[in-house]
Amino acid sequence: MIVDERRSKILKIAEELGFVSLQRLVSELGASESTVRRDLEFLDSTGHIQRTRGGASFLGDSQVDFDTRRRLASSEKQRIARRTVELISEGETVLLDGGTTTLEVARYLVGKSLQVLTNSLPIAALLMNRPEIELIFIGGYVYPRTGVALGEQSVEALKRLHATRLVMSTGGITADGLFNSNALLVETERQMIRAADRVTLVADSSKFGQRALSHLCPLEVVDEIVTDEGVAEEWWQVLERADIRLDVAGGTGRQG
Amino acid sequence: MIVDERRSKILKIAEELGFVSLQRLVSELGASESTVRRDLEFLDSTGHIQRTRGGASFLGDSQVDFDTRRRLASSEKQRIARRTVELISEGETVLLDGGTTTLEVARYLVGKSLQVLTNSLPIAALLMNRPEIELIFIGGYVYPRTGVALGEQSVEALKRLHATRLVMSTGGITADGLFNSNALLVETERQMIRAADRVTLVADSSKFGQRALSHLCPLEVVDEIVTDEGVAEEWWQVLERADIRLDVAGGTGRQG
DNA sequence: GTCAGAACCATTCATATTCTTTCATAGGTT
DNA sequence: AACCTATGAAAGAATATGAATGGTTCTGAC
Repeated sequence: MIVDERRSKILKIAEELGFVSLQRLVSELGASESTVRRDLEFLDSTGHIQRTRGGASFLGDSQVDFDTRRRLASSEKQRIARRTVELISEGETVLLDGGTTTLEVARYLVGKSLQVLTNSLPIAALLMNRPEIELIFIGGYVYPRTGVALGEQSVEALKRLHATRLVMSTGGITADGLFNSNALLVETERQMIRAADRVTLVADSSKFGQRALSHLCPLEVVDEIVTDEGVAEEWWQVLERADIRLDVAGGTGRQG
Repeated sequence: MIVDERRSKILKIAEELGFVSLQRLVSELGASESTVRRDLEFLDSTGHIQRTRGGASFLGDSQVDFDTRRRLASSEKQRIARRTVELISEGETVLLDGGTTTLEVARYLVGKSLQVLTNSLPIAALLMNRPEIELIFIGGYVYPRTGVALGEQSVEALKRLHATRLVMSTGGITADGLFNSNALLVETERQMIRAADRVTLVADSSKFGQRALSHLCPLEVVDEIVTDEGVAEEWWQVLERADIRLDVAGGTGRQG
């Protein structure tokens, strides 16, 4: 049997049962223990499953697109995304920044009547065919790998747009403000902030205390942060001083 | 068996099954392993399929518009696209219009060092990760289904850009000029024409004599038309009067 | 606690499969 | 003729596989 086909089957079984033992996979697939182990290792590294002693458990929701090998977002990111979408009302004009977390937000936007503005090619491709969403793409130089449009073109386009809310991601958060790793990106994001009434930052707890190459903006600019449960108490005060509402995306069954 | 024909068959089989093994293709097509491998390599580079060890999987990727991937490009369109790309030199700045034929052109652009400007989301998604291509997206209101950015935003963005060549599609060609079915689209295409030194029209022979809702431009604007063999002789004179070079993509599947 | 046995896992190695590269040939074009 | 492209065959490289080995973690009895 071909590698991808077998791995695909493993995912299918794992998704169905939630958890599979190694032995069961061995007998069901007709492959050796070694091979199955190697497959589990691979699928773990791509984030599709979580290896555990004696088998593996399936991660995340069911819409896994295995063929494209797109990395599955962590369950933290999914929870943050879900919570963020709850904050958005029908009819809003939402400006969506690039990034893996905002891509998850876009997934959950499906079904809501909205105007969506974005400079992210993956997000645009995702929302393109949704009749309930009016999509406006902010053009510019398309940065490889991430597929985000940046640069002067994007800044100029943003100057002529207005949104009720910006959903932004970041490379790091400190008391000094937000950071990101790319100067062009920061320039574009600054203009996004100007174009929006309200700034909602999506950031998992690992971003707190992180610093990156370029300073993006002071904390005060942000209206609310949606994050996960792992934010240390010391930050609460810092955020309160900056008048930022901290929204912790609830979640029980944490894996791993 | 003709090259194009065999590759079409591979695509057909791959689409039907989602995944095909190399061995199966070898026996089903009656070609050697080497040949099939070469075909798979080619179809991978054009973004139609994804090679994997032991075979290939069809890319029913969400990146490409649903409608366009429903009916795969006809071999006419593929030939037209291939011929068009032969006209484009390395280092050019190419402005690519939306449409199924121009999407095929984009597939064949892979591997050439170019600047590509486009307002088509499917084209951008295709070229996004190609390091040899500098991609600039022309933003605007994203028209559903086709995934093309249109409207004032796009027109304004185009005003600040310049390209050595526009590769354009059309809804119809008559002695009165070119036509397209959407007023917003026509407006954007007019600005594209202004932004480019040279206008290359890609149109299969069925477009000749067709008229559509909106008049786009007079014939004289076009510098050359790449088409297939089915263009009636009566058109030759018409095109000659408009000083348009007619480039017929050969039917044997041969390049050059 | 700690000891033995069992289950599970990482690593290594030989083998098998698949892939890439190279070369020679056939068939068509200039 | 020279030239180009497509093709198939074959050698060597790369990768996947299954079995074996030895190490680690779990379990239950003492």
